[in-house]
Amino acid sequence: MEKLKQAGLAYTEARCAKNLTATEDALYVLGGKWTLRIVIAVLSGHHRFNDLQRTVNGISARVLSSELKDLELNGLVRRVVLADQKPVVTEYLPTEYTRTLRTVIDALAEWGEKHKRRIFKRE
Amino acid sequence: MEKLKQAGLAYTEARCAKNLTATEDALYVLGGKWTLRIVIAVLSGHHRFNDLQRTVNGISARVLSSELKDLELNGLVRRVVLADQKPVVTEYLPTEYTRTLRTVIDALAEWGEKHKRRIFKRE
DNA sequence: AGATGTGGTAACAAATGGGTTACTACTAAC
DNA sequence: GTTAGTAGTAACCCATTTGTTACCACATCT
Repeated sequence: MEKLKQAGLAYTEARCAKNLTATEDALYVLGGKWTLRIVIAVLSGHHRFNDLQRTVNGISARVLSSELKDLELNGLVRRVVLADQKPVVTEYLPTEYTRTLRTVIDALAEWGEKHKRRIFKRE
Repeated sequence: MEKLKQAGLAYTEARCAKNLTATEDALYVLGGKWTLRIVIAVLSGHHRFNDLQRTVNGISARVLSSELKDLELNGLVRRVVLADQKPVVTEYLPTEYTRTLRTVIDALAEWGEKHKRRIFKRE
């Protein structure tokens, strides 16, 4: 059993409590229906409002707007207004902090793909 | 730019679309308020209904019950009834598939911890 | 002139998810 | 005898999220 723990194959009781509160903290920020999708889009080079709305399938302007405000408050997006452009352009740019989400996104995306393959196999 | 892509420092347009649908698939299963918390508890050795309700802070019996049914349908939990016990005991056990969530949980927990430290620093 | 694109907001409607309370039925312990 | 533990279910309500529609002002494209 000790070996299992060291190899990371079982969760200890201590890690359970730690994981529980830590994932709660993470999901508090990332758990919304749209949050991670928007982050992915921003990280992928979609920086403008309408561009994001097109990329994140199904999101409404109202929801996108409020989500972007939340993301900005959490430092996961930087809002930049380019006042010199002819129609004033607003950009939502990733921050250093946004990039720390890559491991989370990669893990989720990888699992999601495996899961989809699993579903198709069984049905 | 090519080097950035190869080093994984930027998301390509192709990866964007792939990540978007893949994380959507993942969040469809895992995105609920309680899902991952229950999975963590089960992986950590809490197998019984009341034990889970005590471990997953704040969940009601009704919600726990319905979440466990969903998890069972998705193969993320195995329901085993021990009929020979005096008060018949029901256990919710992790499956092989549950363990594939470890990378996801670890990534989320790690980010959640970093995020909490960040919050405390700034406020 | 009229459509489309820029970045949104306000008001209202609907859905979903989650919480609360009560209840089952049986056992063991205090 | 009463409290707590075993594993839940049923009915009801409420609140937060999410969606819908319409609208703003200004500019460029057709």
